[in-house]
Amino acid sequence: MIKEHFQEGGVAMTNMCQCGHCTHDLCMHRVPIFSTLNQEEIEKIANLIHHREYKKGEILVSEGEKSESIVIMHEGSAKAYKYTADGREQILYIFSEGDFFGEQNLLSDNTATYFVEALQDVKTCVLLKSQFQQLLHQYPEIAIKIIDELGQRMMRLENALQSMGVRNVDARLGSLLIEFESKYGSTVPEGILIQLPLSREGIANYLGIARETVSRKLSQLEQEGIIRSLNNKTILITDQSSLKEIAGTV
Amino acid sequence: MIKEHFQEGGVAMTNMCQCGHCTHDLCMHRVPIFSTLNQEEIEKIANLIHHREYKKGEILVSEGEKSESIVIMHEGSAKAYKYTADGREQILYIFSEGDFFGEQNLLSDNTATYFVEALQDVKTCVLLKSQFQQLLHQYPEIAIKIIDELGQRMMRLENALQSMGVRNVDARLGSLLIEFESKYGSTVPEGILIQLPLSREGIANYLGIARETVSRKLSQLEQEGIIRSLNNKTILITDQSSLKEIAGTV
DNA sequence: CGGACCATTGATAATTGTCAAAATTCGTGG
DNA sequence: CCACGAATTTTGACAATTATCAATGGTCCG
Repeated sequence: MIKEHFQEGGVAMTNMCQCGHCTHDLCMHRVPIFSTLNQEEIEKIANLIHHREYKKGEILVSEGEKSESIVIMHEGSAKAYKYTADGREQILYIFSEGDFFGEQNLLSDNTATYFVEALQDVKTCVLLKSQFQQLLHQYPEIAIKIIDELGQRMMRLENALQSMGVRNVDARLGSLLIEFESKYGSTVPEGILIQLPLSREGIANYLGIARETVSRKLSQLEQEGIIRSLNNKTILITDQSSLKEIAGTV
Repeated sequence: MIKEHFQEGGVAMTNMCQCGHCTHDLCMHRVPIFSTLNQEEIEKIANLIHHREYKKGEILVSEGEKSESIVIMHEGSAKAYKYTADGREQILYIFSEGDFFGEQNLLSDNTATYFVEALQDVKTCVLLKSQFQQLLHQYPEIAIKIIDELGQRMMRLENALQSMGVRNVDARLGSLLIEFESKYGSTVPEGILIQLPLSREGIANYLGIARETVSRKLSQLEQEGIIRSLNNKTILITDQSSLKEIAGTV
């Protein structure tokens, strides 16, 4: 079930968000694209935003759906995916706190080009495209920030494409683990602990390989003493340098 | 050899470009991102632009190089690529007339993330990032255009990633041919004639497969009567619906 | 504790990569 | 315009890798 929390503008409300889900630190302050704004500007925008919550497994956006708003991830993570011609799910992105999506076709009010599904319970901040466009006219710095952010996301996509081009599957899996290290890893005495955002099948759908192959390759890495699988969603990297070598990151 | 054509601003020059390479139609008018500007604004910007020419095979940008300008393709086409961990060339984009690149890290003056090499003789229009940033502040519509343009490019990348995820190589090659149809194809009585921008090896490096496999698959398509290979760089699509079926585009 | 879901392992088939050789195409210069 | 050499492409044979199918084993949650 999806709850909505609109900001009831007006009345005796201060510009503080009263919805109980976002105090001033949340949302706006966590999103890089708003970082150049001052407090007053932030408060002005905060009034345009409303909030949504989703449970794990729920769909935030469906491909083909009319896309009228920009969605900013506030809590939890979600996967963006399309179906390939042969019916498999191809994961394109994993969105975490601070990421946003829906900015495609900012001008033409087109339809969504992929599905977005909650990997855990998720909270989002939503802003209508039309209002967002006005914002960009008002604050060109936001536009520049967005161009920058999009540039970075493109770099990630380009890297993903580069990895997909590697014929060696071991290297691709290695790269993924290294990517996850920085995003979902924490350093512990024994190595780096990764809380995987995806199941084995999810990893397979990210890399474009069969889930059995993921299992086999992870087992192999474990036998070689490079990782340790603590449970289905937790992996310990014990030999980072070997992993990097396998990934070809040198 | 690389020739440079700077616009010598000042003196008794009108705002018309005098370099002999761009009359007013060229460059500015062909680039979608400037389409919202009026003539006067366009002329103002035209003065900031300078031009470059490259011969087929020359490198426009090297990975790691400092990237201080936005490059707009004016004539010819170029491939953008990175090297994969296993040493292969992975093509990311094919830039044609009107496309631009170098917009990554508009804020942070970072280094280029891929190589760009001329596939034919190429002419470009170049604009310093710093000047470009000022432009964005002056004309927020340009920024919005760019966000839109980047959104579209991301869609292409996402589609490419989606294709790479297809395990079926036939479908991937089919998708590529269909993509080329719209960009490099012309309709003739016998079907659709495609002037390939890439060699077999180039196609292989785009799809992340071996060049021998490209040959084999194309031969197969020819035997099935779906395409006809007129020469190394020209293909005639004789049965488009079958091709779409193979590609899974239905 | 039980059941549903997820992950692993094994055996086999299909696909593609690799290496090597032959054929074709392309561009240049006579 | 033709001929030559270089570059590219095609084809063949074989090896390596991964997908697929099927069965077993584990894990998580109520």
